Amino acid sequence: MDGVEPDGDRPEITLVRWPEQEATRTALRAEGRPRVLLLGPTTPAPDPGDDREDWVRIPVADADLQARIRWLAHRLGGGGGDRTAERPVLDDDGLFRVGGEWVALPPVEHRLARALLDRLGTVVSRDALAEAGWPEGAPGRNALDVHVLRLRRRLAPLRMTIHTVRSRGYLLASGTSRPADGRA
Amino acid sequence: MDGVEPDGDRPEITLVRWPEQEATRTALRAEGRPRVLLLGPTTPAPDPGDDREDWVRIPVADADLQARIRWLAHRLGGGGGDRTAERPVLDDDGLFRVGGEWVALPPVEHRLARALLDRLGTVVSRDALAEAGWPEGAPGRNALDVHVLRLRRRLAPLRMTIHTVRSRGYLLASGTSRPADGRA
DNA sequence: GCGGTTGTTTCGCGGTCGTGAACCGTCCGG
DNA sequence: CCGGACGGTTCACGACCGCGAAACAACCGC
Repeated sequence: MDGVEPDGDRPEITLVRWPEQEATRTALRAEGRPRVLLLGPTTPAPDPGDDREDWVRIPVADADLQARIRWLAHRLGGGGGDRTAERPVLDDDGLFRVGGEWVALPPVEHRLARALLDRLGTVVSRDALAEAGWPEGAPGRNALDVHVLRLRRRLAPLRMTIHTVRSRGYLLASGTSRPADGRA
Repeated sequence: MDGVEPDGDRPEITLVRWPEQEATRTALRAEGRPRVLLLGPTTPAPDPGDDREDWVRIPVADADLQARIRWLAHRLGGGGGDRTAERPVLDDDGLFRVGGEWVALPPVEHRLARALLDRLGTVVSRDALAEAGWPEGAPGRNALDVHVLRLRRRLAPLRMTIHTVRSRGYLLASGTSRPADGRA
């Protein structure tokens, strides 16, 4: 769906034919800007450059090139210092926006999302969530679980993930910043 | 199993056919070990994984595969330089954070991690650890060993290592600072 | 009335935690 | 030099329980 056009302000990745555009490459490297080198079929692979660089051999399927770009962007966003992460926004009309996309949230999920977003990247306890979702008193115990589940499904297309921290609570994070263990 | 392991240089990079060996991939990721995925001609490119992973599409010229391995090894081996200074943080919600990554710790391991982190880089005795883990009295003798093992496994993806100092105790250190002898 | 929202019940997967036991390297006494 | 004690690692197992997820039944608004 979202091919690849980063409509937000992601780090801009430049495509460079190599070695023809070696000058461009060194210029981009000097500015610390990420880039992907496009090598001809017979060009030997370049020596490892800095960590803001990647390469592909052309001809290449467009999907593969886009994947390379995503991986490079992900490495920069996840590990580097200058994260230009797109901040998700929740407006008062029940719209959850991130990147150019958005979803509409029903009242309960809107309040839950507000609580999670206010503590983006940190743990929100179940009690705090219940308090946020039902200020006048919570319904049954499982209502929260179900609404978290539904909110999860609704936020999935926006690549936002609600992680559960067992016996502690929940944590909202961008899909690109994941826990270190190997779980989807 | 089928993963190819080039013997020789330090950062052991494993080749994994994907998605056939997805289990192997997640296992390696959980251990924090670098890997290169080998995709068939028609396999869609995987979503960005952690920064210890790369991929190529087979068939691939051996020189290109070796280049991918070199690039990955280069990224891991101090090429970037900005990630060695990351200091681990243990918040009160059971989250152990270092670099952009984190893992959630269950209660017992959370208390053990607290004790180890308070003495980061120095030895913590078994008794002190047991006291930290079970303030109201320790269960069987073996419980501590098992929990240290589990904590070890959980921190591995963050490249944090618990070294054992025989008959003295345990020592938590960043995975990049290892003892002079062979053992990891 | 219809589609979307909300809450409940129910089932069961999987994480947590303790125990027992097999295994291994090191140190020490005979 | 050998055998055993010791300290530590790792796996397997069972009990417990938090949470996920489906299925179902009101309920509300346009």
